[in-house]
Amino acid sequence: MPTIGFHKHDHATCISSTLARAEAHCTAHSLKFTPVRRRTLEILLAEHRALGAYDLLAILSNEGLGTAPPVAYRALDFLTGAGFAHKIEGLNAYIACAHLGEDHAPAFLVCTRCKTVAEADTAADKGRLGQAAAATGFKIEKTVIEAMGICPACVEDTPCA
Amino acid sequence: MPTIGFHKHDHATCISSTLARAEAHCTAHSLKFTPVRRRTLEILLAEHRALGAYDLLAILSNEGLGTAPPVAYRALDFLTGAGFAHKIEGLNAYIACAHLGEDHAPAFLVCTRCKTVAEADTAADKGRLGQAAAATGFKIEKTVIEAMGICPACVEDTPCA
DNA sequence: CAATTGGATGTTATAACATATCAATTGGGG
DNA sequence: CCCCAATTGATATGTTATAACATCCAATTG
Repeated sequence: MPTIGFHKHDHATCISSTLARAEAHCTAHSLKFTPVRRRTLEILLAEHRALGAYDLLAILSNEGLGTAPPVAYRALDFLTGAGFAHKIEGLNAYIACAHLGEDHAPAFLVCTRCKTVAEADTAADKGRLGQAAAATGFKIEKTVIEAMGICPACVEDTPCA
Repeated sequence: MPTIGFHKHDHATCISSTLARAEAHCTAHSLKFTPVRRRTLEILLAEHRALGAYDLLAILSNEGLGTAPPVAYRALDFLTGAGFAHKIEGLNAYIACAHLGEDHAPAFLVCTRCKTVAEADTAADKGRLGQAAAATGFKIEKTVIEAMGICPACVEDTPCA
């Protein structure tokens, strides 16, 4: 059952519990959850929408955590590598993982207006792509599955859609 | 049944027939199939793999068809808008459509090594994304479905995978 | 045949996204 | 304590994409 996130929830709790899980994961796997990395994830969790690397960098920079692009990209590389965040290819932007800890092949509903993103799990078989790949001997390393569109809130706010 | 394209075929015929169909489509819809647009599609068809906008621009430039980035991006906008080409978001690159004329929601198997791309049609229901969208009131405008990996040919060529 | 008009192009500049490189630092294991 | 490896800091550059504005050209129409 896909878990969809266009609804209200207890944000402060969701942030702190996810950070705690991330911390635990790092401890368990001997990964370093450094201040920049931690803060980057915290920002993504707080925003709860896709942010560009330079948007993140601007925030980190304000807080004295680094000014040059590699700061943001290194943090994002770490977070995506650890499975704490995902890149939305259709936006060249990044979002906190909504299923931290579960090994998953994510799929997204992306609102192009407000950049809110809902994350769903894809089926284990990867659907038709998986069938097609199996039929031809193609070896899938990663899937990019994104639906770009307008979220319920933005649909209502649109004057003359 | 998905149509998968990691096999040999009569390339010259495939190019010319696709160009002819594109031309017919433009005539029917009062679109202008100008030299730059035509040549851009021809290049994509001939390469039969994903090309970056600046790769295309280099070729067009050599042929006196324009030197500035907008030349390539305008041609690509036209081709993607008309359904003659698709953007592969995972590569920031572009490919000729393999199902020109059929209204379709494409899915791709993308070889990250040789940039060869196989195009399959997605199911009409758009799978779990469609279900998720329907459940929440999300309005899908476009889907991005890409499997990044290694194609059969490159798997074999890999020395020590 | 002008005049109009709307899409297509030409051109310059810049915005936005991402990585290479190398030196300096830090923190844990031998 | 020293070494190794990972992280950070800093500068520069590479890559992808669009904004803005001028101009051209071909089809319509008066």
